[in-house]
Amino acid sequence: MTNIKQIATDMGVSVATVSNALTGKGRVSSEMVERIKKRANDLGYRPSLAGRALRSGQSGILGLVMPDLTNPLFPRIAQNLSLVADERQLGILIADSRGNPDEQTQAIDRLLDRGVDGLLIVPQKGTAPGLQRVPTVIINTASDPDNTVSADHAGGGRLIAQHVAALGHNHVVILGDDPVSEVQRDRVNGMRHGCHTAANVQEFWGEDGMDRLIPAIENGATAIMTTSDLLALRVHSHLTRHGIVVPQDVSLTGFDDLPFATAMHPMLTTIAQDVEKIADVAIDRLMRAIQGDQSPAETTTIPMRLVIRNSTSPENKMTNLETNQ
Amino acid sequence: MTNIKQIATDMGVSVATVSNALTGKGRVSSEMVERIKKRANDLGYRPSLAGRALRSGQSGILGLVMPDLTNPLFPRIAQNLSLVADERQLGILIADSRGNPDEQTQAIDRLLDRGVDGLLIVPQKGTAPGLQRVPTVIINTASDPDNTVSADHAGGGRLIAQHVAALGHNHVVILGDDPVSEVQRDRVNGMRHGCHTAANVQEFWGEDGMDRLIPAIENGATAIMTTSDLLALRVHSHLTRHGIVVPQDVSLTGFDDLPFATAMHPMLTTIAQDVEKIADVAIDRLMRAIQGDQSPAETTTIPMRLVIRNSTSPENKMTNLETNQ
DNA sequence: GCCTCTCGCTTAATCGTTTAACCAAATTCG
DNA sequence: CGAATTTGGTTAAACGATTAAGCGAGAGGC
Repeated sequence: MTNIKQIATDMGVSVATVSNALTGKGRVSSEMVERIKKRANDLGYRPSLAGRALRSGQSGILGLVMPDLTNPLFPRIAQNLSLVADERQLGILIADSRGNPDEQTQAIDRLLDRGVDGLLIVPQKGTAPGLQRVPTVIINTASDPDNTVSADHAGGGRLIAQHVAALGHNHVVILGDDPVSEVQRDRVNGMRHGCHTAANVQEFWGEDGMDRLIPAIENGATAIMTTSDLLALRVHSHLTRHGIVVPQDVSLTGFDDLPFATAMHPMLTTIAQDVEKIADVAIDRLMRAIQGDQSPAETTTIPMRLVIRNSTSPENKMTNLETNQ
Repeated sequence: MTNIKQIATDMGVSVATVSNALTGKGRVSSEMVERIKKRANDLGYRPSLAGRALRSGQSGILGLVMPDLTNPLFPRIAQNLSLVADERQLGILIADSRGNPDEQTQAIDRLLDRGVDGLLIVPQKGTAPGLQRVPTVIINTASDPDNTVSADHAGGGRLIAQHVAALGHNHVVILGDDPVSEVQRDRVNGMRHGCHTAANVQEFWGEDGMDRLIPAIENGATAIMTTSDLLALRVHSHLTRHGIVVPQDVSLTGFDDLPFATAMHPMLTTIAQDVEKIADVAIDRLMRAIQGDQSPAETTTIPMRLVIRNSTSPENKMTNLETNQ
């Protein structure tokens, strides 16, 4: 590995001059700059990040803490963060908080030990990691008081509920997975606001909620809105098993627009996160904080996008199960 | 941040002694070791990885290069690697090669610039990244000549085909996504070997293959084996649209055991990778290489596991579409 | 002609850790 | 008892970069 010293002796100048020429900081004649740059390039010189990190106290590495790396959203978040980070010459170190708050703080500590310059945290359901030693941006937890970048989950809920309402559905059920998750609660709240005020809205949660679906449909419900695509797929299977077909008998919606949403039949109407933008804003904010921007903690919510596919259709009283039976 | 020097002056000893005490390397009296360790702990001392890296030339960081971070397998690989890496006090830096070979080499270079001690590469379809500056382990490409850890894709194909054959299916179609992928070709080859020698086996690829499915079924095919769960889900939708029900009319299998496989109805019979073991072996091998083990490049294949669910059932000539029509 | 600037470069300190080399005191051995 | 070895440390030199301070020479101002 060629280092700055080799270039220096090789060209008969001091290391300081080489460093200055390469970083463009000190006072070096422009011709010398050119010569040094050329020589460095010819020698395939790559600055040692370790040396630079030691001297400057900055590693150029960001830590990404996820509640569970198998979270279906992780790939897209990771990819977009990685893209933005690359542009800015940053690295991304990953850590898995393995579904529990204890491991979350341990994961954070490990990253801190590695000298990350900043932290991107997607928190465990229901936890709010406190203030850290380094600048931190929380991702995807709307109700968090700290520096947060999040999709507008409530707005997304409203969007999809309005879509369903516009199709004429007046008896709908909202199905959530886990009420501990703030994200899911936000989504559900948004859905409630998006429904007609006159509509009959039922709210179910978890496995128990799954069991109450069929009775609700027999009772006249014509649309089911879930808080995640995976849940929607499960519901779809459940309905199919009971001979109920989507969307003819009941409309069904998901949330997140996971890859398999287009592979389903019918293709799932859902809400997509603008993960790209979230990543962009998150890193931008983080970098500003790292560079000493003292602006106060703020919360940015990124609008969500309604993706209309085939799992929702206008309410049709004639084909309702209610009237069939 | 407390450093080694502070501890040294604080206790009236030299920095070398503190370092020796903490790392257990030089000659220090055991009582002194105890006192230093205690003091370091009290002060919340955390060694600077940057300083250590600079001195030792090792960063304690591994680079993970994925062809596409949205690859459905990525989360599980990342999680398991991260788990194993944590145990060994290593960090994992991620890089996305964005679906093309050029970006792949760039991604590798970026990681190399960051001073990673080793590389874990899941290569682009059809590419074989050459020898790198640092020890490298290739993951998941069975036919690669280099140091490789991979699931036994061919073996997995054989397993599922044998399962299908045992159910009495003699006319089966194999559906692949992209013949450029060595992994998929391996799987398909395995499937061929697992079928009865007397069986009627058809092999289709891509969108074109999807279109030929229905005709094949009308022609007597009773089972479809796909090279991925996502593909299986698409096939399932396609069949449903044409009034063909799984598994009564035709059996269907996937590959990889993705999270949504259990959310489908019927739940998907598929092949699971032992990602945990792959991660374990990969990092183990990589670390040995980093520590100077000169053993020659070898290829380890990890057996795959058959997961029988409800999308496959015995062939039943009475309910065959062929006889129905 | 002398004083002051600016230019272009060098010297040297620094970041935090590891580790080879050295040294004084205590111990062991023949 | 003197020589050799062991013990428990210390000193100082790296690792590779950045950067404040210094310095000689030429230019410009009065």
